[in-house]
Amino acid sequence: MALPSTDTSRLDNTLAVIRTLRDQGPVARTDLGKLNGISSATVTSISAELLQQGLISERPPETPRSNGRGRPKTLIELEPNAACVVCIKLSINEIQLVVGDFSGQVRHSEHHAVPTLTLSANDLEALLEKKISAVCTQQLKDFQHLAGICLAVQGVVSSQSGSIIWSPALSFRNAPISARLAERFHCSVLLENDANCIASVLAAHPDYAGCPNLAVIMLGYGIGMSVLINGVPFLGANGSAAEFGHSKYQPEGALCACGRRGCIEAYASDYALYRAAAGHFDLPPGDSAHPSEEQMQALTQLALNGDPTAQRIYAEAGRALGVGIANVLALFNPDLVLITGSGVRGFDAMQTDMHSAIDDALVAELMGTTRIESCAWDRDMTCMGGIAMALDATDAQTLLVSTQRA
Amino acid sequence: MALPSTDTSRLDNTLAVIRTLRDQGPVARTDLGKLNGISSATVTSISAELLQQGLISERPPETPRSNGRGRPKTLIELEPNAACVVCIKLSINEIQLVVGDFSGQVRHSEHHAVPTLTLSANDLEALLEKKISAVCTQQLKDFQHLAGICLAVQGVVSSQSGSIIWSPALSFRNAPISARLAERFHCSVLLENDANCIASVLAAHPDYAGCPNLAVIMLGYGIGMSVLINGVPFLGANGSAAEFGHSKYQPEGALCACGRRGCIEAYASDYALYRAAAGHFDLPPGDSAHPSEEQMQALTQLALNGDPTAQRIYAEAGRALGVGIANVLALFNPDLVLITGSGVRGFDAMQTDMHSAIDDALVAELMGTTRIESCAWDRDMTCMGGIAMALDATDAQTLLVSTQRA
DNA sequence: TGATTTACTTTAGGCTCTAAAATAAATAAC
DNA sequence: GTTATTTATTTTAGAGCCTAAAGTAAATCA
Repeated sequence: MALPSTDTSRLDNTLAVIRTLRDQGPVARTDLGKLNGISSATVTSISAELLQQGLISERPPETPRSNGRGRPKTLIELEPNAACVVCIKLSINEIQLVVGDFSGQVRHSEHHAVPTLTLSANDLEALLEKKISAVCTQQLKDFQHLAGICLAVQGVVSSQSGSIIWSPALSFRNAPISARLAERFHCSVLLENDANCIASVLAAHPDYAGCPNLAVIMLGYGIGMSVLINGVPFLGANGSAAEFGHSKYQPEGALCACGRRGCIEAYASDYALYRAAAGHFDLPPGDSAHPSEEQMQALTQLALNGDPTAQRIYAEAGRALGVGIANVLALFNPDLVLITGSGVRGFDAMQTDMHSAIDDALVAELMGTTRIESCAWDRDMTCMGGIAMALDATDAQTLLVSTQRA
Repeated sequence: MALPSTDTSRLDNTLAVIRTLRDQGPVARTDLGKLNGISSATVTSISAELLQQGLISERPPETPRSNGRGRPKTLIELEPNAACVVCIKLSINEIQLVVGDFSGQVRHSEHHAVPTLTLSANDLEALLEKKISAVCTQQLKDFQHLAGICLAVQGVVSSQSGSIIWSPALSFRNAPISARLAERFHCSVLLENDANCIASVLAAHPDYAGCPNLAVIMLGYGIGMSVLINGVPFLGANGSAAEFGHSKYQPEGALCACGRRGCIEAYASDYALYRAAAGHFDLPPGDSAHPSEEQMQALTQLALNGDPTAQRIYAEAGRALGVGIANVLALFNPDLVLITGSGVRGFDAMQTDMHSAIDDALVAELMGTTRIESCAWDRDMTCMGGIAMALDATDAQTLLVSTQRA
C-alpha cells in the first residue's frame, strides 16, 4: 500500500554502484558490495535492474583465465553510450565544448573564439544553443540521448536558480540561463563556477587523496578560488563564496579590476604583474590590459633570470598571495592549499616571498598541518570536472525517471 | 534474519521527534508527523517506544477544553528528569558550570574564580572532576543519570580527538581531556569551542531564522568567530577554522597577543584598545594587560562622549574590523554576520568606520545580500549553547544504547 | 572425476514505512 | 439527551528495502 517510497536507500545504493563503476572502471559484483558496504545480494538486484535498463553491461570473460581458484568474477561496466553530457566552458573571448560519455570518458572537444564581451544575454543563449545542437548532430548518433549539460563559467553563479550573477567574460548580469537550455534540450543543466570544476577534478586525484578540505587557488588574468568542504564545493549564501582574489592585502593599496583597492588580485594576477612592469621593460607588444601568454612568459623569464625590477614585482605579488593564503588558513583551516591556473608559470618567482609572508602572518598553531603546493596547469581540466559533475548530477535524475517508468 | 539494521530511518525519525519536542515544547502526535514529514502511524509507534523508555510523557489534558471540534490532541513532552547534562565553560581565570535537564531547561548555574593559567593538565582534570562530582551530588538526585558533558573552551579544540589544542586560558597545550572525563563519569563528553556554542544559540533565535550560513564574531579580551554552514559549526581540518581574530588587517601592523603583527585582534580587542589608549588617559587602575570591564567601559564612554583621541582609537578598530569582515564576506559569503561578545559595548563607537571600511573594500556583487548586525551580549549564552549541543550529541547515543537493550 | 574454492543468485524473513480502516473522544445540532 | 460530525490516535495490511543463509555455477587442484 505504500506507494511513495520515502526510503532512499535503494537510490543511494544504486548511485554508489554507478559512481564506483565510473571511478574504477569494470568491477565484479562482490567487489561492488565490499567497496560500498552492501551485501552482494543487493548488488545482484541492483545490477539486474541496471542491466535491464541498458545502463551497464557485463564484460565478456578474459580469454587467459586469471588468478586463483573458484568461479571467476564477472566484471560489470558502465555502458558508455547509454547517455552523454556536454560541458561548455565560458571564458573571456573563448568557449570550449567537450562531450563526455556515460562512463566519464571525453569523446570530443572543440574551442571557438567568440567576442563574449559584446554578446547580449539572448546572443549568448542563441550561441550556446547553436553550438550544442551542432555538437549533438555530429556526435550524438552514437549515444542514446543527451542527459545533461554543464556550463562552467568564470565569475559568480547561482547553481540553485540557474543564473549567471556576473562574469568577467560577459557585459550583462543576472542572466537565468539554465532553465532555457533545459527546456531546449530536455535535460538537466548544471551551472557551475569554473574553479569548482577544477577543484573537483583535483580532489579526485590520488596525490590529493585524504584532503576533503581543499582550497584551490587559480592564478591567471584574474584570481579565483574554490573551497571544497568534505569534498563538496562551498558556495556560500549566493554562490559568491571563496572570492579569494578580492580578499584584501593592503586596505588602501593597488587598484583592482573590481574598482576597489588592495585586493590580492591587484598584486598577483597577470594584469597586475604586467601593469607593474609596464614602462620598465620592452615587452612583446599586445593589449596591455589583457596581457598575452607570450608577454607574461617574457616577464616571468626576466624575474627568473634575476632582473631586480621584475624580481621585486614578483616578490610583492608573492607577499600579497602569502597574506591572502594566511587569511585562508586562519578562516578555513584546510588540509591542502593548491595553487594552479595559467599564472603558476610565475610561481617559482613568487614562492619564497609567499612562504615568508605566511610564516610572518601566522603562528604555528594556526598553520596547523596544512600543506601548500602548486600544481601544473591544464586548460582542459575545467571541462573534465564539468563532465564529471554533470554526470553525477544526471545520474540521480536518470534513475528517478527510470524508476517511475518501471 | 537481518540483525544489524543498516537502515537509519527509525533512528533519524526518533531523533527528529525528540528535537522537535525540545525546540517546541509539548506537541501532539499529529503535529509531530506534519512537522517532520512522517505519518502519524509512525509517530504513534515512535512515541510508544519513548514512553516505555521513560523519555517522554503525555501531558494531562487541559481542564478548560480548548478550540475546535473533534478529539482533542494529546500533547507529548520530554520527561525533564530523564537525564541531565552539564556544560562547563572554561575562560581566563573563571569556570562556569551549568546543569540542564533533558528538556533543555537550565536547572542550575554556578561560577568559580580559578587561576586557570597556573593549572597543569592534571590540575585541570582534577578540578573539573571535583566540580562536576559536586554538582552531581547536589543536583543529580532529581535525575535518572548524567547523560553528557560539554566542555566549552576558548581557543582551538579538536572535537574529534577530544583534545584542547591550545587555549588562552591555559598554559599547556594538546591536552586530551574528553576521554578521561568520559571514563570517569560514564557519559559522552563533547569538547567545543566557546564561539560555536554561542553561534548555535543565536542560530536558533527567531530573529536570525533563515540564516543557515551565519558568521558570529565575538569581541572581548580576544576576538573569536564561529561560522555555521547550513546550521552546523564549521571546524576545518584541525578545528582551528574561523580564527577571525588572527586574520590580517595590516601585514606589518600592530603587535598581536599571538606574537605576530597586523591581526584584527591587535586593533579591535579589549587589550588592543586599552593599549592604544594607555598614556593618553587617566583610566581606572587595574592590570593593563587584562583591562577590566570598568576600564573598558570608561574608555568606551570617552569615545562616545566625543573625546577625539578615544574616537580615533575606536575608528581604527572599526576599520580593522571592517576589513576583516570584508574578507569574511568575500570568502564565506554568509547570510548574516553577527557581532557580539563583551566588546560590543564599544560597537557604537566603531560602527561608522567599520561600515565605510567594508564599503570601500567590496563591490556590491560581493556584499551580496549579507546583513551585518550586532547583538547584545549575555555571558550565559555559551553554556546555554553547550547544554543544547550536549543534549543533541547525547540523544543519538542514548537511543542507540536503549535500542540494544531492547 | 571429484574436492575445493570463489562468485553469484535465490529464498526466507525482519525492519521500516505508509494508507486505509477502525476506534476514541470531543463539539454541534436537533 | 441523542445523533451526526469532526479530529486524533491506533490498528491492520501490505509494499519496499536489505541481509543471512542456502543453493547454484564455474573455475582450479589433486
